Amino acid sequence: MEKTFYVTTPIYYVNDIPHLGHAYATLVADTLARYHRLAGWNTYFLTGTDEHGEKIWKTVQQLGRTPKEYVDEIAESGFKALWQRWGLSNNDFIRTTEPRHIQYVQKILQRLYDSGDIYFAEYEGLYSIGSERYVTEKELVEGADGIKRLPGDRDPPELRREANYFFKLEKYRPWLIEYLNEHPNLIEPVNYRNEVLEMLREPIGDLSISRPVARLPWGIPIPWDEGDVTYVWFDALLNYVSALGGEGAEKFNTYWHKTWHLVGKDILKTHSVFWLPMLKAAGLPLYEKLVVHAHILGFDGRKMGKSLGNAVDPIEMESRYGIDALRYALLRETTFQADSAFGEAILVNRLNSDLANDLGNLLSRVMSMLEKFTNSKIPVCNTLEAREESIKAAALKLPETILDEIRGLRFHVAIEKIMEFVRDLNRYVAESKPWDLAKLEDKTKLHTVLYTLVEGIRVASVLLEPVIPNKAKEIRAQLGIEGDFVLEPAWGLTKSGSQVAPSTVLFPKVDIATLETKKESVVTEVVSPVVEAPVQAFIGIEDFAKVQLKVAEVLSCERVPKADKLLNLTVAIGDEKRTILSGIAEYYTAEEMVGKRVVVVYNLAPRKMRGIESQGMILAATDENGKVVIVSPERLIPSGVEVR
RNA sequence: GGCUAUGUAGCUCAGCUGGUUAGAGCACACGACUCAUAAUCGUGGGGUCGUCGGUUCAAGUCCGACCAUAGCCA
Repeated sequence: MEKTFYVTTPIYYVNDIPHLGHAYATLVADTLARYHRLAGWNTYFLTGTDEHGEKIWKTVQQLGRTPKEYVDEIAESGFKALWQRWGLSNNDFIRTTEPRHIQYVQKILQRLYDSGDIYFAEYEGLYSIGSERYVTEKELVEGADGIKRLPGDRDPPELRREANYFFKLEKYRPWLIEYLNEHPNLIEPVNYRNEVLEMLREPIGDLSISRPVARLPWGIPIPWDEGDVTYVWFDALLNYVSALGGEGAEKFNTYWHKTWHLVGKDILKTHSVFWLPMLKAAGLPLYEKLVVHAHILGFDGRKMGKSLGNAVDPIEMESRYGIDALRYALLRETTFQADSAFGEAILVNRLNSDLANDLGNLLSRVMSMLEKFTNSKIPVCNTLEAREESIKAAALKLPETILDEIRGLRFHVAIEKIMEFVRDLNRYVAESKPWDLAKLEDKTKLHTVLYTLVEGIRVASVLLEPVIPNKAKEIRAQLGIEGDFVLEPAWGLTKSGSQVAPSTVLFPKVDIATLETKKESVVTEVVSPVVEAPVQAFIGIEDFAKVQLKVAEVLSCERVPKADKLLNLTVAIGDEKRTILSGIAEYYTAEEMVGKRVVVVYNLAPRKMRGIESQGMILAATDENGKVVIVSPERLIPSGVEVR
């Protein structure tokens, strides 16, 4: 029996350009798909865009554009292009405005209408356009302007009285509760399953599934009634099936019963309470699993927000550090059960310590030894002793362990277990000292050690391939190992005698100092009154009072060796002398800094950079060309005085 | 207010069905090595496993109460 796997991401609403939430879900799904493919499963991976609904209609009205050209742009050059640029492995990309989807939605609507699960009724209530649903009075919160609206919405809900078609959702509630109880693993992690059961304890009502064309012309027409279009959620959920061609299609028969839907916790309800009864009513088999992930928070552990300045732009991260590092850091740092913090510093830490120091450097040192000791040829492997056997045993056991962890949604644990293996290879180098073995007349042990290292790295590259697909291949390319591998217990697949490629740095380390520079300029923007901030979060005077600013005089200054941006300044603050590092070497020479009066953050926590402790920070602004300019007192005043 | 999840070293987390002195990574200190991307390897400091009580020969691991945090619901 062939193992099959079908994984979907949510289809993304085209009212927004791709952000970290989209990127995360898609990268997780991609990794899940890649692990299954690598393990030999017949795998299908779907993503796409959700393009109907009132919010889009309103947006295009405001922009004066046609909905078609607007959704085309965001779907094609926004989402689809980004996933392509990142080399994601999706087998298909569905758009809900495609004929194949529209036809399928209409087919299902007609089926439910014919079977009596859809009826027509009048309804009055408060409708939120922002959330595309009716809301209750209790959900509303009064804003600063005294107007009540749904939290997160810009506009208050409208009172609407209209006739809609309804899906008999409530009738399926007892069945759904029973089904969830019979299938404890249907929704994972468990806390989300419990949440759904909680929702089902009280009546859920029927689901409005249409809107009058008169008000909303942008949607899939109800097949039997020209006066209405389909409610966007009802339309959108069906993408998972329509993309497979619907019942009877080959892809549907192959994949549908092995479906894993990956969704964020914010859309848990639609994918459980709505979607399961819809499938049941349509006579379709239910999905195998609903995988619910938590959200990613800013680096400070707070919800990401533009006004908080802690939002992380995935496109920027990718362009700065590469897709493999972004994937690795995201998957290593997040858990599904609870929200996780993420940011540039976290990414760089992982990149430097795990990818550069542990993995990249391991490859680098082994490559170098091959060049020096074996003429860049993979040596023959002789008798394995206990130490080599232990490495081999770990390599043989890992594939199964890792696939288990991945299917159990413990990405961070899986990655850590692979890195444990990588670290053991580094330990093995230190223990076996190939540079000493190379001095011996008899090279058999040297060859065995080097072969074991190469083969160990090969195994690690396979285990990590779904996480860092490009770099995994690059590792093997450098070692001269050709061909594709399968996630299975295997040892000794590297061919002896083959030639190794020239060595290049796999993951260049990122200089923390360059990061510090950026942080400084960020802080500068908050302090400087020159910067106009469109969405500025205000702080009270008591917050500002926490920052102690003082005038300092630069006594001496020198460049920090091996850092192209850092200056090491000794400053006088009154009678006190301090050492401060500043990332301004590209804009100021050490000589010209001496004697300058500058403003320093006096009570900033000390921080070590390049082995030197920096006891404060010099304020500077960045001009329109990105040039850094020091902030100085307007006329000469003694050092040590406080800046207020 | 109700429900659920979480609460283990400074930080991020692992500890399956209860069983010897509670682990890893990062950070920190010291030492070793030179093949390597100032990388690596070793050693060390640091934890009343949220609190209290219970079951048991034995509990981080089971039960109860409480506290804290988060989410969902109202």
